[in-house]
Amino acid sequence: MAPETDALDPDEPPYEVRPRASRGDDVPLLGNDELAVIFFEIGDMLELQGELPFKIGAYRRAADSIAHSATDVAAGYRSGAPPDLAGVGKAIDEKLAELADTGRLRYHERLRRQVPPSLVTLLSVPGLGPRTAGDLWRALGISSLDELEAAAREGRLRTVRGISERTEKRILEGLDQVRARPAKRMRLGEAQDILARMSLLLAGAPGVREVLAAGSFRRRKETIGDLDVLVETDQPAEVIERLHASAAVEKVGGHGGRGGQHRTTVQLLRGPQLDLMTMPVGLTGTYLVHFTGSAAHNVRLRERARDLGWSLSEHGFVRLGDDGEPLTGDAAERRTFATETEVYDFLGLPYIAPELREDRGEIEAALAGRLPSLVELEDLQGDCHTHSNWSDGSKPINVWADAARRRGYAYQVLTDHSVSLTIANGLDPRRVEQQRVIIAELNERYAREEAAGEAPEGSNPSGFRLLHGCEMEIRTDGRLDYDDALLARFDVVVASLHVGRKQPRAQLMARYMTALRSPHVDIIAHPSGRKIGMRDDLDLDWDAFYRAAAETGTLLEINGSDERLDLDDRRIRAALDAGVRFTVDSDAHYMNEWDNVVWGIGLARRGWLEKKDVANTLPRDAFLALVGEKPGRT
DNA sequence: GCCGTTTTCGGCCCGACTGTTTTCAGTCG
Repeated sequence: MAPETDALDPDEPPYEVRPRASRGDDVPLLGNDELAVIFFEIGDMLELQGELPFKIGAYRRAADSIAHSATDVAAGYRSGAPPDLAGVGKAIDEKLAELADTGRLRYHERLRRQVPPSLVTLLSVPGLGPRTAGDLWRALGISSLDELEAAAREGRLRTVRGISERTEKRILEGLDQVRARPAKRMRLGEAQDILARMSLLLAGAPGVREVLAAGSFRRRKETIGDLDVLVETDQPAEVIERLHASAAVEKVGGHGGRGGQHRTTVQLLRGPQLDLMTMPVGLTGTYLVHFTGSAAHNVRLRERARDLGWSLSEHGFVRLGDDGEPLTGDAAERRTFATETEVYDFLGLPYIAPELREDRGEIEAALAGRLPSLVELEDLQGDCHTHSNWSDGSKPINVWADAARRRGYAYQVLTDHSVSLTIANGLDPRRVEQQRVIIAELNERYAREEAAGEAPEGSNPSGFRLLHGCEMEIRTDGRLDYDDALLARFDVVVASLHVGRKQPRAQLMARYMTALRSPHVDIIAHPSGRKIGMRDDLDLDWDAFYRAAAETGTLLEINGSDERLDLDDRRIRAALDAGVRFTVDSDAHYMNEWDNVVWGIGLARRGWLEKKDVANTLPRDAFLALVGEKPGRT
């Protein structure tokens, strides 16, 4: 089985060329995710073919750009107004046009005939890269993990040039690793718990000044793969020794090898991989930038450093000569910094927050002086989505309210479930009225205590009030769960959709439109309805949804539960462009879920939101005025 | 394949580690 590396394939079927922009025909529009998968796969297959690294990188950059586009790329092409995407030039532009017109890509199909798609799975074996995988396929016809294992056990791999008996054994170990640990990414909360434990452990080593979490956790990505930890110390060996000796560590090193002097990788027992780096005291700046990433952001920074005559790495800046090589001897020059702010300043840039470091326009915005002034956790004045034990929460109303008050909030909205959500003990109108009485009594007590100067320490200077809300179900038939008269009596109405999630798009949109157009609905909670890794998004016409939210002045929630994180960062940016405002909420059912707002704020920042974009940063009176007046609603 | 107040051609980010190819390529982050 001789692989073809030539561009031309005699077996290629005849191809029907359609006219461009053949609107209205039956070719389904591919979503951004589907388009991105195609271009990522092209990158993988070109890599396995040994193509030029820059060509491979170009396809991957374009794929990333498409995946994170705020607008529907294929729809743009079909309507004759393709979006301007970074990393998309003439060749990829033509391929996108073909995909939009025909739903297919001849180039992609040809590659799939040349390189079996299953070959890509070989790259999941640690230590097995594209070069070796390609060699194995060309020499032995291996294109799957099973075939790889069989060949390794029979000792056939070592017949390939560059593969020793030892490497063969290492590949078998790698296969065990792949099978034992299916790639599962952690939720932010899980990552935080592990990081807290490991930080405590490492901080106990002699000479440690500081332990910092970097990587995707610091950027607040929605799920975390490996953990990255930076330790500032003048005794690096002690730190690494302490980690290796820990009972929490299952295995040291990538392939049972040894740790280096300044970095090590360990597999945690029943946990993720942890990468530890030590850094000299006082040089945090470039180290933290480097290990926070993202890789794409770092590439942009290093390019910029190069333009300015410096080479940038985690160790600092090194002056380059006219030949582009670092200066040596007496001319050698090195710059290091204690803080990230100084690093960015040296590059002629304002400080860029970790949540923005994805190479999605932040460098350009920084250069143009148009970086957003991101919303902060401390800006939140209240939480608009919490549950008491009247529905499916864990604590009585007064316990929640007192805790919110001690937390320093100016308000909390109590949003127990509505009547039709019986599984969550939803409230009928009679119980709603009973809640109202309890809330009124609580607020009277708060007012009395505030007047007497007896508010607890840490209370908001403007006082605290519990607001009466509900999480109202949008029923499968599109009706709202309470009538208008009852809805009108709530301070805040949060609407959401938990049942009938599999309905067709038109029906789901009709249900949401009813809620958006209601004069009483203030917020749509967790709009996509996803649960990460468990439950897919609702099938919505998102652009129409954002437009309707903006037109009706309905707020969209950023749900901070680390299994929801809904809206996600990409949708936040798209909705922001459409003129939407947001709330950041905890959706807390248990007391320890208050802090979900930390993830919610991280997500809002990843969506480039400023304080003014988030309604529950408003003081209580202004917030009530906003949800009370309902501009633009019919 | 992309891209351009140094360029429409010739560049395109950096370092550590590993194994085996006795001088470096592949892999990884």
